Amino acid sequence: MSSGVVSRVINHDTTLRISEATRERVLQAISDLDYAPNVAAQTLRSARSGLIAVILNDVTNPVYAEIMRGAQAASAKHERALLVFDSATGGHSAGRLAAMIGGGGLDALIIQAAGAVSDTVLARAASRKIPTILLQAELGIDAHLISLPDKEAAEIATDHLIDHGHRMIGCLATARGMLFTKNRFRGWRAAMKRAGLKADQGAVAYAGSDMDVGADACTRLLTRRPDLTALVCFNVIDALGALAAISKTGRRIPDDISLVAVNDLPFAGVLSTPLTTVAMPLYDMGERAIELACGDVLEIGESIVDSTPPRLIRRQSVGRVA
Amino acid sequence: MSSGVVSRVINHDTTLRISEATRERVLQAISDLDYAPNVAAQTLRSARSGLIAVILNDVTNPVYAEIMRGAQAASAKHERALLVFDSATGGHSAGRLAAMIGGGGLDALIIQAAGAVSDTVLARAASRKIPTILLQAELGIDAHLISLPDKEAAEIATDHLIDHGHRMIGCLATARGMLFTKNRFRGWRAAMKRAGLKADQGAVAYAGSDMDVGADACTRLLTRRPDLTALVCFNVIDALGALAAISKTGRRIPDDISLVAVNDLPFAGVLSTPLTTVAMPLYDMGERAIELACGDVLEIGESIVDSTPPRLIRRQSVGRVA
DNA sequence: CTGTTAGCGCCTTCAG
DNA sequence: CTGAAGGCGCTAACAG
Repeated sequence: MSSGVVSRVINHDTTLRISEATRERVLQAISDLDYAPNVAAQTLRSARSGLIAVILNDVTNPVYAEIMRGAQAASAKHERALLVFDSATGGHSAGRLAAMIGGGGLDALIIQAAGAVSDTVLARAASRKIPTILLQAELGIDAHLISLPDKEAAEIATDHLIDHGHRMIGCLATARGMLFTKNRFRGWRAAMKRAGLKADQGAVAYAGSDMDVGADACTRLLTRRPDLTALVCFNVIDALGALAAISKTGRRIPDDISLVAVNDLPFAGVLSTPLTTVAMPLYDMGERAIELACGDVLEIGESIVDSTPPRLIRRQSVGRVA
Repeated sequence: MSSGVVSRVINHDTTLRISEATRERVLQAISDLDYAPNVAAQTLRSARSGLIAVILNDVTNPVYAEIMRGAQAASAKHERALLVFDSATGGHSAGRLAAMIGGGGLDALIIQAAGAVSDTVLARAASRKIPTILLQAELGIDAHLISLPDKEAAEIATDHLIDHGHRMIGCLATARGMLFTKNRFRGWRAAMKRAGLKADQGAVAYAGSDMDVGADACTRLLTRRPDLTALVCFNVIDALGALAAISKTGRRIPDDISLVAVNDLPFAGVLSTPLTTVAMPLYDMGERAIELACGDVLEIGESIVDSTPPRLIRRQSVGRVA
């Protein structure tokens, strides 16, 4: 009996006809020796590593963490392993990542970290024809783009505020120019327009995905526009900052100012003011990304995760306006 | 010029004597072709993949996320890549993980997920002599164990409460029998004893790393022991649950009951009651784990991350007792 | 129906 | 000082 037979038994080669006894013997030996095929050799031979890289901005952000949960579940189901890179701490050089992409060590690339991926890495992925999936970010490259129902979410948030009598509704937006920022703006504007309200640029401030940045932006916005009675926060982490910033000025939520954030948080209910949010299918987005990464044919294009529609979760950060 | 020369140029073989012109030519070609060595072949030949697996209980837990940040930073520095497995979503079978361990695809294994790693995986890692690093959990295997200054942290928390006049101080502990639970108990008992206070088992409840579980445990503990005026939460996620549970019963924090949690949270300041915590060197622990994983000699043994001592962060969940 | 062989791409040893 | 060759472990094709 030779190694070839063993290989075919392991890989369930249906064309292989051997006696049940022999197959039994092979299986027995495998189990006796606790044999497992060498993955490097398999990769070398097949040019498929079973590895998918995920590049995140910040592993610490609960929104991304939820995406990761979905990705983890799906990758387990598809028998893939996830290589996680954190662009914030990992540095932009990304030596190991570039080496793995160049060296054929990756089957696919999922990019959450908008601007943080070096062009070298992107160029290599493209030239090696590694399927690339972009999460919520246009990068002007040949890649699949997965989006969330951003417009709808912002619309739901804004509508909820309007339903409570608010007319001066501002936006605490994420970085200017990002795709999902644009789409959430569209939702805000649509809702405002429908209600005959003015959605002017003066009522928006740009923040980031960072509590402190969110707090600063919120403070600046509210001092510039003291007439605002409500804020739609495009980024729930910024909303956390807003919570802090607003209470520091002595204003009360929701009495003086109402808040709705896009994306829910597990601990949204135990915040200084329990935060009303619009939950988005983050988990599903992670799953979808893996499924696309595993699909043999990756039709380049856009897709929106619409398995679960955005859902308003009422808590206590929205009040009725006098 | 042959492939051997190229290999030696890339790997900075100092014994190689070639004309500067030739070296230049090689480098030029590498850059022209955007050449990168095949990682699978390198792995096959060298039996080193540059990959370290990290097994987490829950990627969504901010405490583990902070450990991951440290691990990410260190792995970038050491030119390693991190394979992240989530035992909660990934399932316990862990097919891909077992395959990679058995097939020599991993250089090291870092285990955060206490009980969630199958014995098969553990046995394989041991038999393949893959350096294994345990985070805060004894598993009775040949592996390095990294701990946090758990006893000190619990002691600091308890002392702080005692300083505020509390005498009936309970514990919201994590799962019974876990190493760090035991150590935090030691800290609590030491502080209580030093103050001449009674640290009886009746004042402790066991929770988990889950808000709802923490909330339930807290409710049960406080109805059983209404005399308690303060709680040391061994797990900050349980503390979040406690926040919710306590306010639901109409009691006030800190007026009726004070809370200190071990491990800080980025958003601890914007909670319904800003939470007083004892910050631990989680980031450093992640770094240390990677450094051990990369060390050629892994002296099996215990070590405590003491780069930064536990630090009390006063917020508003602790009040003075009448 | 089973065993042998070649080659995936690299790096190291040895011969030239 | 440089080129050739073998083998890491696997699997697909082919020979027996």
